[in-house]
Amino acid sequence: MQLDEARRRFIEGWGTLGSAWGVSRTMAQVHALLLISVGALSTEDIMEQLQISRGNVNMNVRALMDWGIVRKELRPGERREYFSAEKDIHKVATLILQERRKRELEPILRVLGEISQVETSPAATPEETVAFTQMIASIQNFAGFANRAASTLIKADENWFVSTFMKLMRPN
Amino acid sequence: MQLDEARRRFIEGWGTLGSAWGVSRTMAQVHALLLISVGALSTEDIMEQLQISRGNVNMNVRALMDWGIVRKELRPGERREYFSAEKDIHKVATLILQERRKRELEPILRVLGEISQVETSPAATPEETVAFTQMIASIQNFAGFANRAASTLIKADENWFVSTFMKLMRPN
DNA sequence: TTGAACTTTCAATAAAAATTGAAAGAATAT
DNA sequence: ATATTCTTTCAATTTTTATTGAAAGTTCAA
Repeated sequence: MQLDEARRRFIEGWGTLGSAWGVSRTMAQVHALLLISVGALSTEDIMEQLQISRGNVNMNVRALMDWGIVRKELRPGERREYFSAEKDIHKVATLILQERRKRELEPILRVLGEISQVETSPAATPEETVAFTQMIASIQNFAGFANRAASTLIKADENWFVSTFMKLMRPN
Repeated sequence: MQLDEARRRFIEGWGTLGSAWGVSRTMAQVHALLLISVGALSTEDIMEQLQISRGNVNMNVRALMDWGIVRKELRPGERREYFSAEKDIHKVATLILQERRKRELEPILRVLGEISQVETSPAATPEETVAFTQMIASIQNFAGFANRAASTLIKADENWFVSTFMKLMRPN
């Protein structure tokens, strides 16, 4: 397989993966392109390679910067902005995990906290109320577990990185 | 807060969580409704409570059964089908994790395997080719790690969490 | 075999999400 | 101050995804 085709396939596959996990296809593709590019790319480079509009590039690149996995690179004497992705996959995974924990775990925890204080009302049978509060309690509990598991993962991830780094330094 | 409002809020929150993770809002809401319902519900019950059409209920309930987190319940002497959700949140999490691993990790692994055999071509600089193959290799490596981490999580979940807390808290 | 009760399918429609592109904004050189 | 170059915004549009509802399919009792 030629490099060109391999790159196209990676960008497409990464986009598909992203959309399965609630990330817009194009945002994931911009990320993929930056991941496999040697230097930093300008807005126009990205527009051309992915065949998307300027506004689209701008929005997605900014979203990726919000996630902390892409950074702006300024070159002395040039006004144009260049973008490059964090290349250390371990860092990328950690940043995404932390960001999603903040964006999606916290809101549902807030909701669960609020609705766990449900009153026993005459309109509801005790059985319904008990079933509800028990379910909420076990979800809250599980969310706590997930939270701790995520922290553990991030730590385990560091070990993974070290061993990979060692392999790179001393192949086979 | 009244039970009714708490239930509505849970269903809404669960739907929002789902859509952040690439699950359709309605599918997550059907799941939420079944999670907090004492008995099994019929298609019509779900239609009424979520104000959605028959076809919509049918499609989403079948999708949830594909995930293995909802099951059909047949009552002797009745033709109508009833549906109930798996109430053990740890089992739910395990089933979802396994299913997503199968649906989303495996396809990207296949793509990575294919594109990792990229040829050195005259059109590409060696630098580009090396950068590409190294990035693919580290993603493959990370995917393997994620895979093992998921297995470990599932085991940790079964052995540690369930045995201590869930046996006491499990509804039904 | 027919009809009643229910489920499934799917083309049409609606809703949501992503994308465009042109205009406005910002930064800098002349 | 003005022109130049680049970035950002956002209303209009396109594309994608979800939903509906009516028709077809299924099951079973009589």
